[in-house]
Amino acid sequence: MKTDMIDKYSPLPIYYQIEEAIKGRIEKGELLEGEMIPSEREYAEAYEISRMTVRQAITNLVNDGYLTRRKGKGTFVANKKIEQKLVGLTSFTEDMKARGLSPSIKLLDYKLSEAQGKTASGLGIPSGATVIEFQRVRLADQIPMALETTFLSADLVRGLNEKIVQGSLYQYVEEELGLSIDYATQELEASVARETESEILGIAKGSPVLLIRRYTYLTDGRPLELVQSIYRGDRYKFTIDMQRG
Amino acid sequence: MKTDMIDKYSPLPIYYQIEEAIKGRIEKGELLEGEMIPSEREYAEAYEISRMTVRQAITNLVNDGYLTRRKGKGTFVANKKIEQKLVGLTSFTEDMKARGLSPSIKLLDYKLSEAQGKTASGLGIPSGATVIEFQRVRLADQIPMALETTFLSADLVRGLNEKIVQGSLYQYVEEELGLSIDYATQELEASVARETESEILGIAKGSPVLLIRRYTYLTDGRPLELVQSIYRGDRYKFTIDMQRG
DNA sequence: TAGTTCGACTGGTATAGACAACTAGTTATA
DNA sequence: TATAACTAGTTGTCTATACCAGTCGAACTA
Repeated sequence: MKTDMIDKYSPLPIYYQIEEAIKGRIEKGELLEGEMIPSEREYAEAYEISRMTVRQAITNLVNDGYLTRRKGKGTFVANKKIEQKLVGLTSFTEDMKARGLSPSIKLLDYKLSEAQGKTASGLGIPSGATVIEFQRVRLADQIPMALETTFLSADLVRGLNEKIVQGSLYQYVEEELGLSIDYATQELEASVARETESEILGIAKGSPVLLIRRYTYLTDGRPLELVQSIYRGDRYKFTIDMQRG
Repeated sequence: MKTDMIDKYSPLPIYYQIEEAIKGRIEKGELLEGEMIPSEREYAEAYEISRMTVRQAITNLVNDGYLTRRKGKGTFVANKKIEQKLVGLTSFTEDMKARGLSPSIKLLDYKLSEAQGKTASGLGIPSGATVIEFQRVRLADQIPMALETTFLSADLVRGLNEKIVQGSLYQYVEEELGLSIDYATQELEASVARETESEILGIAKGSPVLLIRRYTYLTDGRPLELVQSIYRGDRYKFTIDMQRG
């Protein structure tokens, strides 16, 4: 009797039994990272159940981050996490280098827009004021790791343009504008990838992601920027070191 | 023409159109927190589509944290987040009080077990060594907020028992055992609620959660405890304040 | 009155099948 | 040879239906 046999008359749902069977094979190392698992139709036939039931099991495992689906190709075992330290104002670039990965960044979008709601209040400007907004993807070894959207008050960083953003923003702010960066606050929450994010990051819609909002402030207390980052939950964890206060 | 009308011949999937329609009604405030939304059968009839298609839309919104389902009762608009500060070694209790909520804690389980893998290496003890393991639920105003599992090396905290755990563990460690707590490291990652966790926390299986592992160390460098917490993603976000290094 | 049963509602599980959309390799064609 | 068409595989979307399992209140019963 095979241990991963399913029992149609068990009180446990069939889709759940299949979930556990697949999860077990992954944890036992029978299915390796990146490997393609049997197709939905194959499972349906093998266990003599409906393909929709198999889909339910696989959908759950995709949502749990165990598997990823690729239309027309198949379903694959997902990657494990790598770790990112979050101590002080560390940068993605430094973190990736310390890990032996080659970091890069790609500007997706740069535009002027009107501040609204959270963005306006976060930057301490009236709703409707002009903000500079740009979106970047951070990559490590060419693999997309995070999607970053930055908002800056256009009034505060006059003269900023697309080229500068692709260079060193903080250097420009401190040396050219004579502003002094003081501290930052980060908000961290667990979320799930939405449509656009999942496409850009190459993960499944609904995958767990870390949503981080960073507010950076100047020494005079004025907010400088608001950065919202979406980090892939399948690739990252953050660590925080704390001394007892 | 109603704006939330769905179009069967649109290139966008029907389930997606329904998702957006429901999400829109929530964001516009037409559906309030905790309110019950129309039943799956009602949607199916209203839009003249299959109930399974409606289910697919609602399942996605449940996974995205917009809705929660209760068998036999209905589907409800989920709650928004509240915020938790994570500065230094803050405690859940203090955080909740500062927020005007009444914190409490419930011991679910207390037992001796054998350290394995991550637990053993995290506590710096050999695999198979005895550890004290206990599980607690943290509540705010009687609502379960987090599930905490703690591991302590049995060798290090001799004399510890269930009663002490329900009192002040750190006080016992420092005053009775003469050990001095130094610092802690936290790992934070986005995940999804598994079966047991979702039941205890009263959230849907697959909901986003924050998984936090805290390693506490003594001044002599020995690891004292390993605490794994699962925080509800629908109720929490964490904030980290950082001074520039 | 107190307790039980029943019915009508809710979401949960499962079926069998259909067609669309996408991928990749093979085969036929200009 | 290069291109186009075909084919067999994959996941994606959707249908129409069936029955199970909780919930809750109304109607019935002791």
